[in-house]
Amino acid sequence: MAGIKDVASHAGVSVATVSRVLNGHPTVRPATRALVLSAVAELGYRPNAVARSLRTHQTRTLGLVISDVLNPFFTELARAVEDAARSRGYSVVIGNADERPDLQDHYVRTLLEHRIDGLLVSPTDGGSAPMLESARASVPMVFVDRWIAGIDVPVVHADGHGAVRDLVAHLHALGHRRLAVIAGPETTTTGNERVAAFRAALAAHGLPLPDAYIGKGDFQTESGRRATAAFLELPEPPEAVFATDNLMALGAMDELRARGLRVPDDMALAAFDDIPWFLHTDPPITAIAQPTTELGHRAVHALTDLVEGRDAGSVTLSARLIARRSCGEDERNEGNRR
Amino acid sequence: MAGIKDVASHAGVSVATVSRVLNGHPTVRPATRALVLSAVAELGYRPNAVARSLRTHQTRTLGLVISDVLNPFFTELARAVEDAARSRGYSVVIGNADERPDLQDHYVRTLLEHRIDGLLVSPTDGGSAPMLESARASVPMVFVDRWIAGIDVPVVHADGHGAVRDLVAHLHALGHRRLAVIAGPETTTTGNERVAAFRAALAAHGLPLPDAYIGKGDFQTESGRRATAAFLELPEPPEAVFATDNLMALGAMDELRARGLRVPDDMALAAFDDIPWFLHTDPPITAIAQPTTELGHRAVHALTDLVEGRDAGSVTLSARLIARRSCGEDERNEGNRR
DNA sequence: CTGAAAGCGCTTACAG
DNA sequence: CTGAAAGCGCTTACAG
Repeated sequence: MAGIKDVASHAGVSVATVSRVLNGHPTVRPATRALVLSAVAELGYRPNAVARSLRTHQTRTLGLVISDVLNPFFTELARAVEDAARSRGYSVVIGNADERPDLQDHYVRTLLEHRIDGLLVSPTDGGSAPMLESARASVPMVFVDRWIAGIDVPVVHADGHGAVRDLVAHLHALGHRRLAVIAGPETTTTGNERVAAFRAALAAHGLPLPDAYIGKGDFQTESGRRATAAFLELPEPPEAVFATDNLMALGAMDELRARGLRVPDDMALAAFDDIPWFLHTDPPITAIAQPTTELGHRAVHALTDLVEGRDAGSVTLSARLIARRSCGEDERNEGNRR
Repeated sequence: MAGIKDVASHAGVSVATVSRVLNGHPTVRPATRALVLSAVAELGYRPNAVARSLRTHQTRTLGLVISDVLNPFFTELARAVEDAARSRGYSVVIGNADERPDLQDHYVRTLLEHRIDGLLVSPTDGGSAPMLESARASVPMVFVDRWIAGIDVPVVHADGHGAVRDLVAHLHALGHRRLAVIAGPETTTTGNERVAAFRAALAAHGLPLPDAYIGKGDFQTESGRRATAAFLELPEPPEAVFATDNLMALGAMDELRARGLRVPDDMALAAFDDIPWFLHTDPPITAIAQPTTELGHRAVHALTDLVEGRDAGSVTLSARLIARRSCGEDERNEGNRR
């Protein structure tokens, strides 16, 4: 592969000049610029970003560590992040933690070694060594969706309290009184907050949330299935289940289907995070939708602001309930998505 | 951030020695090694991968350019690629082409500038300049799922002919005679091959495939919706539609639902690529499943073989039909996934 | 407007 | 077993 020296000698100028035209430096004579450009084209020269980064101390690359690529919510988030980053001139490299703290740590470490300009993370746990380290190393960082208490960086997320309250009201109106939840890991903010919001909303209706009605999940499909099985084996199973992410809702449906049970007749079901398929499931699933694309955009804006030396603060958006038929018939509230 | 010099002076050795212990060079005295290691720990030193890459001419990074992250098939593929790469000591950076040739080119260019060791691509078009360039630049490359005729690199893909034949037999047995297909872009191999396989299978049953029954899609949701709308406005709409990817099947369902039509009564539906949600849609969708994870693993194996100077050849796996209820009731074939 | 030179943070022959 | 030095491919003051 041709290097800058080849271009320089081919064009009969110094490497400094080649560098200048490549970087759009204003003080280059048009004739010289043309000479260089044609040499570049002729040799098919592609600048070496590695060398440039070593020299400039910036990579124009953002790291994104997400909890699970297989989760459509994160995939949509990643897509939004990618778009926003590209439009600001950054590349993004994604690390998929697969909800495993060890993998998450592997990626933040790797990303840091690659000297990314900033780090966007949706943490899988409550705060590991490499995460603290990166905060200490003062690499610009922003949390998105989930965060870690005690690490003081901007957080871009959606507050689900209002939507969860709406969901509980919806369930209550439909006559459901025994309400259960499938929780995420206690080490994650979203894992805790969604359950807390649910509990608070139940309390407002004078409803309890017994421990047996809190399924321990990990935001992945299998755990939704296991939690649902456990609910069904209770002497008094819940009438409605709120899965705190879409993958656990999928697991719940898997289990229900395997037992020949029907939603909502045998058990009502609702999920946090809306996805296109929820419109077509049997029945369509009532879900809480986050402004995913906007979350991604805002997170990138905050991060690039930090990277480029500007201030950035946290942003809190809100989620909303999209009632469909999985909690019972109530066509007045029937909603669509998009 | 501490550099290798800091570590060296802190440990009272030369930078060469620090480098040696970091790289597991055998001829380092244990005592020296211990000294260095404790300095590394104390300073929280993280080697600069950028500098290392510049020096060694390798990044231990693979580039993966996929057609669409929002498509669960590619997301699953990316996940498999990532896992296989990590287990072989490589990172992977993903570029999402979003089915746009210009974006695809942007990513192969960027990846090449970043001097990735090898490139894995599922091309969105029939062969653009940067793609040819990268082949010419002799960066190790392998195609996965889709490929470009005329670029001589290994191809790792699944042959769907047998499964499509099974699908057509299934549709035929259910009494469907007017069969249509929603195609992908003609510039992609999968776009063409799936239609060709479908046409051939129809011919074997003495069935035609009129032009009006070939919907022009682009593998994304909206195009599936448009193609379905067009089918429905035909004087004689098809009885069954085969969407050549899962997103276009989603679009078809969107359109059918908007018109208050039912699958399979008003129109039977089948899709290429199986996804977990197909089990829970109304009705469950008959699909052709690719061995996605294995495709990803094999592709990485082929690519790392190339990168490390070994030979690598193409590999062809096969896909299989998973009959569910979206083409009509035929419980004998009822199948599950996973 | 352009060139010569230093230097980014590492690795690796080459000596010793 | 370890150090001094060159060099990877760029960018950027510093001169002129």
